[in-house]
Amino acid sequence: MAAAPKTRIQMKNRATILEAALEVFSANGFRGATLDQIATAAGLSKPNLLYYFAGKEAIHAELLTSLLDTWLDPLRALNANGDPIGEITGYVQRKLEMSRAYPRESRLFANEIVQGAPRMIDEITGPLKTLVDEKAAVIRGWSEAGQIAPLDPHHLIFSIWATTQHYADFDVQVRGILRPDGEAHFDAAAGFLQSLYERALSPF
Amino acid sequence: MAAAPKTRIQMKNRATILEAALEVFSANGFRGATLDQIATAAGLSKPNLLYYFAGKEAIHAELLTSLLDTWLDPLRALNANGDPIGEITGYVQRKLEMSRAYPRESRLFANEIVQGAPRMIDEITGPLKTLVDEKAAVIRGWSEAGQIAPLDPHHLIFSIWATTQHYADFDVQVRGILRPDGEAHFDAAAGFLQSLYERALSPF
Amino acid sequence: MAAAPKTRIQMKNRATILEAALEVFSANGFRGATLDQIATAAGLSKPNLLYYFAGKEAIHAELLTSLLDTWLDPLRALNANGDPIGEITGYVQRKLEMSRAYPRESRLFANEIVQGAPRMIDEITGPLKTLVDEKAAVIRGWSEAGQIAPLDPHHLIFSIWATTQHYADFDVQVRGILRPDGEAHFDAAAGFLQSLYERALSPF
Amino acid sequence: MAAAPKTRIQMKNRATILEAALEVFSANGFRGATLDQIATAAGLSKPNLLYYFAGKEAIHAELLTSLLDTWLDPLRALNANGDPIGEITGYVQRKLEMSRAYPRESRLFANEIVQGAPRMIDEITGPLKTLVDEKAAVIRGWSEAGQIAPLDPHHLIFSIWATTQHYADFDVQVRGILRPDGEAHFDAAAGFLQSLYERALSPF
DNA sequence: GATGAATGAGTCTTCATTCAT
DNA sequence: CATGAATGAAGACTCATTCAT
Repeated sequence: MAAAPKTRIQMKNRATILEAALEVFSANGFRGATLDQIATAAGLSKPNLLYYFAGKEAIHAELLTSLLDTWLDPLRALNANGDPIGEITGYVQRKLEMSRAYPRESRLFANEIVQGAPRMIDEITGPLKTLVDEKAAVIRGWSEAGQIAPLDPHHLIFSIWATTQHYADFDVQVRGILRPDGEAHFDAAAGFLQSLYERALSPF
Repeated sequence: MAAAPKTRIQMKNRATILEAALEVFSANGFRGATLDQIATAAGLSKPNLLYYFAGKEAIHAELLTSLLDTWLDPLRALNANGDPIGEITGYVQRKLEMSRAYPRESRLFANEIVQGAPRMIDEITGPLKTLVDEKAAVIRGWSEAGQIAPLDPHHLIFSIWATTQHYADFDVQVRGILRPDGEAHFDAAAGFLQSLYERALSPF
Repeated sequence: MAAAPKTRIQMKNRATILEAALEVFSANGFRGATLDQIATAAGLSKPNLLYYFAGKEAIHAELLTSLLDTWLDPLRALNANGDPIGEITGYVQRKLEMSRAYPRESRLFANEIVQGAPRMIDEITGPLKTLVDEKAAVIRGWSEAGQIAPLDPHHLIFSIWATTQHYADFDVQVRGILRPDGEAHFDAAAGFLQSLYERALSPF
Repeated sequence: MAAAPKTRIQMKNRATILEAALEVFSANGFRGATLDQIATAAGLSKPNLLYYFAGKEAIHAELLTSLLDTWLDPLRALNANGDPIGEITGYVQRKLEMSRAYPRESRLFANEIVQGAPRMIDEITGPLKTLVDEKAAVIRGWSEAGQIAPLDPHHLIFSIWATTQHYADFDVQVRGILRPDGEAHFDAAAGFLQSLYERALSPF
């Protein structure tokens, strides 16, 4: 077993495998992904893959846990003492930027959750719920203070997730309809979402 | 060969199979679903399943095409001659209602699109794009006429898809965070989205 | 699943598989046996094997449970009301006859028990112990009544198992040393064991 | 190459490996044992194991040959000039003592022989047969001289092997039935076997 | 001497699909 | 129409052994 990476080559190979696994899992889902695909993508033999990770589940689990933390950073950064509308639209923009920069991570989670999150449900009902509830309380404070419009904070957060991750998770559909040059449409999306939330949140 | 359903029993069995397949495909994705699961869910033997459909792909394809049409009805109903804001929020509500009533259909599409829509890409770049472009033109007309705020119509439509389908596609996450009684949270979502879009679209 | 054999072909194939499995498991032990060997011996394809049995473990388990009952018949037949020495030497002869006629069954159990009986321990501490304790009580009655010599009944039963099964379990060693023609040595063994136990049990 | 152990550390490691291998092979059989298990039990790395031995087969072969000699010492000690019954029961007791003290060695051989002795057959038909034939001749001499009962000497030796090794090879079964405290049952076995053979061998 | 890294050859099992009735 | 039976291909995982240092 190679529970914790020790040597340089181990760290490098583990990283290579996780990168390849992210590619494959995000594109095919857990069941649809094969170790052969991951091994090929990583440039390693299948048994060598299993020298570094206990199995398919272990690779997937490692991916989920190691990425979830980073994934929630934008929400954690929502500052109770900042300007309310600026904080929220800032969060929208950071989240959209993550969809642009890390679409595979987004799809990895999307695949998992769409299928009932069998390997993530504890993270959702535990740490994620805690964080969301905490930030929702902050937002509720703002709306009760009249600093933003009286919108349900939980559903507001959901709407931000939905609208921003949409550009990663449903990328192929967005591109099929917009036929954009590269990632130009992300700028349009940024502008649209900025307007949408500024208008919706404005207390007047 | 069973090219076209003829007898009453044939039609009934095809419907039963499609119902079972929707259940299984939406919950597991294409690769994660097995004919055994579908056959069991349908109460038929596996060979009998394949008497009605040419194979796993054929069942999935039939599901996608037969459902896509209905799936787009709410958007088709967007009336160029109606009240702009009412038309759009009405669309939002119909779409949300579909997420409530037909979450499996939503997840079927979500699974497919998240994984790059390998079996749907032609529908997206063809009929879907055409419809969306047409309705986007209508919305653009409204905003150019000052009847609604000047928001990008394509991204507006995306945001509506995203925010409404979120309650079906990410159901397990929504429930893990809100811990709702049954479907109570759909009413809250309806209210939230009504406010969100009324505020955002209001031209003043 | 094919939990219970229904059709004639199923019964025939299940029997064929169990016969092949007995051959392979008894000769190689559980870990040493492969489904390939069993499939080949049964004249079936490996997947077809697994159509009849859930897996390697299931085949082995079915063998053990279905054979154990028959295996204990000779001991069950020990009659408390018969002539003591005749009953015991009769048991010895029946047991030896089983080693001659069913050496593979004997080796199947031997393989399992030598390796700690991981898949049989419950049968041993349950039904087997109960049966042995019961028959040991009968034998103890005889020896307390002075009808046979005062030998420990449990160890007497063990010695009978050991001496008779030896000709099945250690067959290759017995043959390597005696170099018998066919099974001629079984007759000599029968005579030897008859003398051994008659002499040892005789109360005088 | 490590043809013959030279240094002190080499001898120590070879001994450690053989000890670990005995543990693992006796408990799992040849096919059921893995080099990983042996390496772990020996506290060495797998490649290091293979520095000392050419491979799995080599370790097993070394074990068998190095142990067989000791294993036959009790029989070699059977003294043609001693008291016949005392010599034979003495052999029984020494053999039983070996089952008590070295059950793993007994099971190592049992595993091998039950599965047809593929790696031991030459030892059996060669040196072992020679030794047994020689001692059988001694016993035959005693019985022809009327010093012991006229029992077939080869089968007598087999019965001694069977009854004594039974307590090592079928240990789990014996314990499952007797539920002894520790090794108390070995004393009962010793008494039982002493009686059994004294009675059976007594010429009157 | 010792070990981290790597792999070819299995070995069990799953699954979409076909065959035969 | 329906199904019991059968299988080729794939897929996860194991293991003895080798390589490189």
